[in-house]
Amino acid sequence: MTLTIRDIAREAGVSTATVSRALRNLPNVDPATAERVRRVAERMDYVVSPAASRLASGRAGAIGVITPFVARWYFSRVISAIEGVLADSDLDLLLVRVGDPAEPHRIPPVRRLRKRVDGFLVLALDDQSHEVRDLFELGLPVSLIGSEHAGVASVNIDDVAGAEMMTQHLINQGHRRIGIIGGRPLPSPFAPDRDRYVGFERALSKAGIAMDPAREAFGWFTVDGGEQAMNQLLARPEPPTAVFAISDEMAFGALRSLRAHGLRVGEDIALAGFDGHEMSELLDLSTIVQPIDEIGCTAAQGLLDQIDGAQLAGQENQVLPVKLVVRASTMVRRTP
Amino acid sequence: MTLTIRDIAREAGVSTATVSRALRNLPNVDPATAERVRRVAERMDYVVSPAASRLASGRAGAIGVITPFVARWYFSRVISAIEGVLADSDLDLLLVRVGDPAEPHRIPPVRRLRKRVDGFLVLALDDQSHEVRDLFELGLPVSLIGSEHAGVASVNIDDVAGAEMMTQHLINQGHRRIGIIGGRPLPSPFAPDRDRYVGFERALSKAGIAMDPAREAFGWFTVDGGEQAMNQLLARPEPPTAVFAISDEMAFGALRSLRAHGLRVGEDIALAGFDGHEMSELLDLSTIVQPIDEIGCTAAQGLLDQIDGAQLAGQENQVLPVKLVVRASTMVRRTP
DNA sequence: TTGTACGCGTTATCAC
DNA sequence: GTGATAACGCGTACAA
Repeated sequence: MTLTIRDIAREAGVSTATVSRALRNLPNVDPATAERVRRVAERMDYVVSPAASRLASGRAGAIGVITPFVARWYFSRVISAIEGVLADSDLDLLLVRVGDPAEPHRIPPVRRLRKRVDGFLVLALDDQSHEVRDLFELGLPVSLIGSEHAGVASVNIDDVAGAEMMTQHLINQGHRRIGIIGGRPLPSPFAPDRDRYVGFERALSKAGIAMDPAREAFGWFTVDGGEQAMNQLLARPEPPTAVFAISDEMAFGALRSLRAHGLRVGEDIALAGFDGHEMSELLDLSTIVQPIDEIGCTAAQGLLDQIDGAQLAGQENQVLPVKLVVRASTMVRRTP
Repeated sequence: MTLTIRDIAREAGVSTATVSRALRNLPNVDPATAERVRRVAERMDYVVSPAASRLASGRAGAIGVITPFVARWYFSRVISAIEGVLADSDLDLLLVRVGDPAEPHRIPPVRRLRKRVDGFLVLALDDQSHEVRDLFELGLPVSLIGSEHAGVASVNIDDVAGAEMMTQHLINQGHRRIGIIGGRPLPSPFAPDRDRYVGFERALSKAGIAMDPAREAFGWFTVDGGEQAMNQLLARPEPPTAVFAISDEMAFGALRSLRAHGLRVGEDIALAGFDGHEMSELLDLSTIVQPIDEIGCTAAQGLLDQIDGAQLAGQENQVLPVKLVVRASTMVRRTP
């Protein structure tokens, strides 16, 4: 009832093998024959059955995108970029969310994707987590985003440099009592958490400023968390004159806290974020902009290359540059 | 080399047919046998080949989510909700973005999804568009979100009521010169665009306020567009004392414009949005909150039911309620 | 360059 | 309740 490759073969006066070859643009077909076959297929509105094709070829015809969030700003943008790359290939994009503590009963991602994908794109997951380790054992191509692992392709930004740049900027503005709103207390399993902290400390120590635990708070990468963290910092005996939130969303929360305290951002206190969230411009927040689209595209393309049999020649981790964007939130100058 | 159903059958001492039945929890299997088979499969870490299963059964084992955007706030949240529902089923989620004028050369979604999905979830696409009409012709189950079509399941919010509520609120605050920032000039192909406008007009006319074309501007549902629209409204001879932006993101842009003009929101002018964007709270923007998660879940579940053979009994369009949330941005009172 | 024929791993049908 | 076995639609050696 549904059109099969045999129908096309009959109509075009060739064998099914030739149709198969022509439709996949394999080289060993007479160009004229190939063209004719393609026209017949087009005219009859034939599309190959992916199920049959996958069964016969042994390829899954899809890649799995494993991510802890799909609705958050950063993740949705990366996913969108990946989708853009895949749209030009004939691979499906299978979306799987993992690691939500609120839903512990989900089928584990690896189990869910076994035999259905030709490779994985892993977003911001710790390479030491069980989920990712299980995944490595499958032996399929993998591209990591926001983490790193020996022998595995990955795309990252230079979190250390970004954080150092921003902190240096705050120092340049005359600040000495600089607070930080981190994600989770170290050691965090999340690489950006660690690296941005390192960059922060590096800038401080280069400037001869001692790190003071009383100027640290954690916001769990959420807006609400950022607000509470800033509340804590402001409650300390000697509150900071500048605060570096290691994510824009936490900075947004911090902004809210500052407003509640009647403090004018960029005048009474400086505030900086990290990520380049679209809202940061609206809120006049200084931030470190990361090239999200490029991250997604690069990782996706890298995975496709691996699936096509490319070996990753050395340099498995690609580090993309970030950019310091200074806005009004840090434009206050202190004369210490 | 890879484990097949035959290996399990041999190990469990039954036929492949029984294994197949046991693993799919079909009723006509001895419970003890079924349990034994499942244990063997578990122990040997066997997972069925979706390709073979799909080929044999004729089911695609996936649903297609067709959306104009994946990175935008509203869409990413809906997609996330859908993913949540699908995670408990054994259906894959195939993500396809359409209608980006910047990428006209993409494979059309219907062609891309033919034979690979058992149904479609269509986000905020005009039911009269070519893409959606082509899709209807496939005869597969469809659930629409943010649009409506006779005989097709859909989930919507009451845009008219929401817009009317918000406009009424502005009127109650004493405003008479009320501006609106719409998406696209009517007739827009986008239903919320039309309906929110209708609600706006309805509230005005009930209050005996004449609609003035000089109080309309369009923001194309973007932040930048909203900013420019507000710029236009402020440049008019008699600028509005209150403005209703029919999306929060446009309201954010409007906020920016107001700040640039030195106007204090909630004091010099009232501003309202629509959507319940997470940032609206941060910006103290009054808005109409829509239950996004519920929208996504309802639509996804509805599609799954259809795929399972359920007939949609009448009531094909489900309308979910919205909620007026008043914040500081509209708390100014005018005495006309 | 092209065709034949087998196999991919599972489901569904039909007997038993 | 269970077991043979014929599809399912395509890719791919291999032969021609």
